[in-house]
Amino acid sequence: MKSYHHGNLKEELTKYACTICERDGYTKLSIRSLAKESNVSQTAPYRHFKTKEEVYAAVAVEGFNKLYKAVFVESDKLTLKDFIQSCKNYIDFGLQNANTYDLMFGTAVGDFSEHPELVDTANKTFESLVLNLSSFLKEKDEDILAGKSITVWALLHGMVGILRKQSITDGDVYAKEFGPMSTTRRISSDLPAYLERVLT
Amino acid sequence: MKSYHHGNLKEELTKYACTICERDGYTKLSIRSLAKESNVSQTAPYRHFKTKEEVYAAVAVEGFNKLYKAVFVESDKLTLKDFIQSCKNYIDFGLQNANTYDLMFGTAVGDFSEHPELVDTANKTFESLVLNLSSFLKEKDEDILAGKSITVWALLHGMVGILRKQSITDGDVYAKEFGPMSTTRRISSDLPAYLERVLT
DNA sequence: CTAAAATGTATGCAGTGTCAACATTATTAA
DNA sequence: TTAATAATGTTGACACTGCATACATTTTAG
Repeated sequence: MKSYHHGNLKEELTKYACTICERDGYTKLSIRSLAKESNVSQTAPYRHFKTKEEVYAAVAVEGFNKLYKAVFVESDKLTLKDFIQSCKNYIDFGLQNANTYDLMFGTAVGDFSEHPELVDTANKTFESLVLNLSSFLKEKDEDILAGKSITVWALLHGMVGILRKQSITDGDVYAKEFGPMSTTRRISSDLPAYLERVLT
Repeated sequence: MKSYHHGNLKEELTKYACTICERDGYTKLSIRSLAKESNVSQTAPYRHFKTKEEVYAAVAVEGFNKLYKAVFVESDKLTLKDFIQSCKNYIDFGLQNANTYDLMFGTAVGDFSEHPELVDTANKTFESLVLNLSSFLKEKDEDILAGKSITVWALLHGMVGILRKQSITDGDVYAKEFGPMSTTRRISSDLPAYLERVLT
């Protein structure tokens, strides 16, 4: 006994979209399969998402929220250790949610500005990094702070990208000579030092 | 008067694939449109590429070759200035070939190891960065050298990613207070300092 | 209570990746 | 040289896709 109206369709679609995007990659997501999963007609999703890209945007929003939670530390007295832990959380998120991370930072959603909620969530995430940083640095100069934040973020973002493509670095001169020492291990042990270097 | 056999199909397909992937993004590429462009039947490309992913891999190979040329400096006496220029070239490549860059480092090609040529080209590119670095650093310890290479690469890779999503940083606290100073400008002026910091 | 807005369905178009069966040409071995 | 084989092309088909249009039902507001 199901009613004509679903009542909760948008959330259900979003939820399932998140699952598929993370499990199989966003290219495997189809609006029709989404509809089928919710026992609803093939075009019903279009009442809630204008295009497929809007579905992607919704998934990306969830992703940024999750990343935010993983990274932000609510405290105005962070130690360097705390901050480094937060950075490690960032990298972990990127690795454990690789497909979603790709959706968030790749070209699947072409222009964030067409998805205001996405812009907001992404901003919030970046701001949390700035806040974390300013919470343990004496640095008060907003300009320098912003610069350092971007640098830290770039470092983290880059490492996620590289760790995902280990096949590249694992085949380098170094690896050939000394055997494929795990890039993951090397980065994870070196990260604190590099962060300190960037931040001082 | 055209012959049954094309004679040069694979190159032509690859070339056009590169054009489309860069111009419209790899999601817009279709094997059928590829075939049409070469005045060949819709399934002809399958004589040269087993799957669409193999086409992506071929495009990625071209991308890595181009990146290699943009970044590698043939000299064993690089100055820091030279090296920084090479780093800027990397970032420029990422920005001016944004869609291709996404193909190279995103999830479009799931597993490089299924495409040996891609592994080779990507390795070569990374190695060139290591070589550049070792050419002006006194550092002889391979371990430290590899670590620094990865860090530099992460920094560059991350900056490309961030610059492409300026909407995020341009909406941050800093931008709200002082106006949207171009992230590009800030990074480009700060880059040398950050590099020096990472490398010392 | 009724008009409008929101949400659902049915149908259809043009496009897709890829497979199987067949045609033509180039290459190689006898 | 010729005959078999491999390489490369074509036709046709299947199951799938995003999405537009026209219509049905239900909820909500005036």
